[in-house]
Amino acid sequence: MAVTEERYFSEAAARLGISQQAVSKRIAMLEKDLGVALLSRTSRGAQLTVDGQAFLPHARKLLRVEARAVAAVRPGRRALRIDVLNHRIGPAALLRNFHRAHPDIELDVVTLIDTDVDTAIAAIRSGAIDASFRAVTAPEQQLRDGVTAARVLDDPHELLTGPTHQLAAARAVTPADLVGHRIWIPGIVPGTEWAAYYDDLAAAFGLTIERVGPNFGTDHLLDMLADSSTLASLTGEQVRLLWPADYDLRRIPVREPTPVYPHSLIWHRDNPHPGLAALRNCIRAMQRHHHDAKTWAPKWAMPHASP
Amino acid sequence: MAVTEERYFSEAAARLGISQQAVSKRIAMLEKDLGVALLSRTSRGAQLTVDGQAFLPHARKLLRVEARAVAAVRPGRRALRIDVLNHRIGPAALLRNFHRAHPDIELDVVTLIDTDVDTAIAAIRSGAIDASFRAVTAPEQQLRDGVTAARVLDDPHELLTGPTHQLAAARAVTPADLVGHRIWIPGIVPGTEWAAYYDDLAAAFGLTIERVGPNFGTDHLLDMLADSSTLASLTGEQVRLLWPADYDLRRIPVREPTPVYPHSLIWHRDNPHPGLAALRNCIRAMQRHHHDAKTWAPKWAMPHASP
DNA sequence: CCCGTCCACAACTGTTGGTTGTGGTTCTTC
DNA sequence: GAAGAACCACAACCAACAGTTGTGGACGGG
Repeated sequence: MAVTEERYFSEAAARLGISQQAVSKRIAMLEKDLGVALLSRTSRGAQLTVDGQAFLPHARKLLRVEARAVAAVRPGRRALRIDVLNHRIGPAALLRNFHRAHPDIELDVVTLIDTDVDTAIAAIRSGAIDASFRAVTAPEQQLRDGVTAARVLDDPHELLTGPTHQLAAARAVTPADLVGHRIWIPGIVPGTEWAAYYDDLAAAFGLTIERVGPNFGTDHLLDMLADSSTLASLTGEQVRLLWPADYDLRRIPVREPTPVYPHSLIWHRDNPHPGLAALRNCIRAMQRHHHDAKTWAPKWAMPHASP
Repeated sequence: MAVTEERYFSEAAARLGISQQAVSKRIAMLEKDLGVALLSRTSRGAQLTVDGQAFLPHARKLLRVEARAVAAVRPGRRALRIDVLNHRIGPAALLRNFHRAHPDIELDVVTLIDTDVDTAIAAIRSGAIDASFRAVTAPEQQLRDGVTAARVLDDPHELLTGPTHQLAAARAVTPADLVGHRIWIPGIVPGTEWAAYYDDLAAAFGLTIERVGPNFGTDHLLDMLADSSTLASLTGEQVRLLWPADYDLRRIPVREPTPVYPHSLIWHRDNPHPGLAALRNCIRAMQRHHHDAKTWAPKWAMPHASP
């Protein structure tokens, strides 16, 4: 990278604080390991070869990833560690906005796999992560020792169907409309708070929600929905779903009442990380509560609050 | 990574084909460099510390990136190098579909910055890249020595406006409707084939397309549009734009005629890379020509063809 | 043709990543 | 409570490597 930017081995060496010969040896060794020539040497400096051009962006990325890896554990001011269920749901969008507003604050977004809110809270208590976006099922039992939570984002549900589904043409549907329809939400891990949420949702409106089968990924779900006239799924307005342009899936709002998934931010009151305070401020600023629309949330959902 | 998966230093050592002591030294050195403890050693194996948990995913990513870097230049069967203008336009979606269909074929998607179709063709001729998605302005002059092109994707234009724009409520607009409106497309590099395309489009329908200013990124464009009642932009149906959920931008189809951007695939006839043949096959299979709708493309656009 | 510029090779050295041998700690077992 | 097993760390050693300085070959310009 230094050579391509400086054009000369000796300039690159100066920038790196080593000798020209050391640069020569480094590159010769790299080329030997890769088995291809990266630079064509002339008496007027060095030029990237075809393979060098292909390799360079990967080299840059490698250094970026390394820097992030080090930043994630840097003693003193390490990156802010946030847990989200996955990178498509509403809280992930919140985090993207936060990152846009504060690009200087290093984020380390992680996903504690197959875990429920209790595990996340334990991780916050131990300091393994700084914050988590979760639905809190039993606040009074779980929040102790300075672990705090605030309900920050209600994501209204949408019905996801293929073009041939019976409800595909509807502008909106009510929960009652869904009774008797096959609603398939794969990948729900039993025992987690989201499993509890969908259980409560199904019970409240008499729905049948199929949770069978392992999660083969969103792509597989979209595949199934696109072809089926009987199968539908539930997603959230804030959930970022992407599908091939020829798929023609429909996202139909659910209304009267609108079931909302109650995402909370959970953090530790005594955590001194400056990024955490910034995140809470930013979320507070972005919050807009729609108390006008009729919504439904589980009984155990926390009351709305500012983080 | 090996230790966390095997739980014991000695098991990890066996897997790596080195001695237990070497593993011990490696990890001790890594911890010294990072300045934090990654593993807590007990007499019943090793457990990740808090920092170790944070570091592990970065370590995995580092190895993945390294593997991709090596694969990009691996002699014999290196990754397939494709040039696209950016990762949001239609051809990039084509590539995502291709990757979904052929996950085994390693892709190296690159962007030759600020370059026009001639540079891309030269890169293909030299072997720097295997294929490029470009609009070909003067086929008869540019395509020689086995360099071949086929028009593979016509992306219909859409008007992009904020909610307060005069045309925001329209179901569709015609090019004539756009006369006199401010249409802003930042980031067009003069002298490129896309600059030529927008010049021709503006001339054909008497539009005024503002190309001023450097490109501050899509985010900035979306910001400007969201707030403005006079400014609009043009995008493509296949272009993948993402904006914050509270933005409420509108994408309005342009009809009668529909201007389409004529993306071609360019490649070298004699390039033996097996992935290239697969890509051409896949694109051929995905192609669906809509000859029914009235469309407009520049005079110089190639005739439609199968790659 | 000479000279300057640029990169590579040679010889040398300190550091590193591996080896084997051994010892300390911790849990289990009798 | 002592013996044993399992596990990880330290010590000594060695080969390989990444750096150093010194030097030489290739190329292009005046």
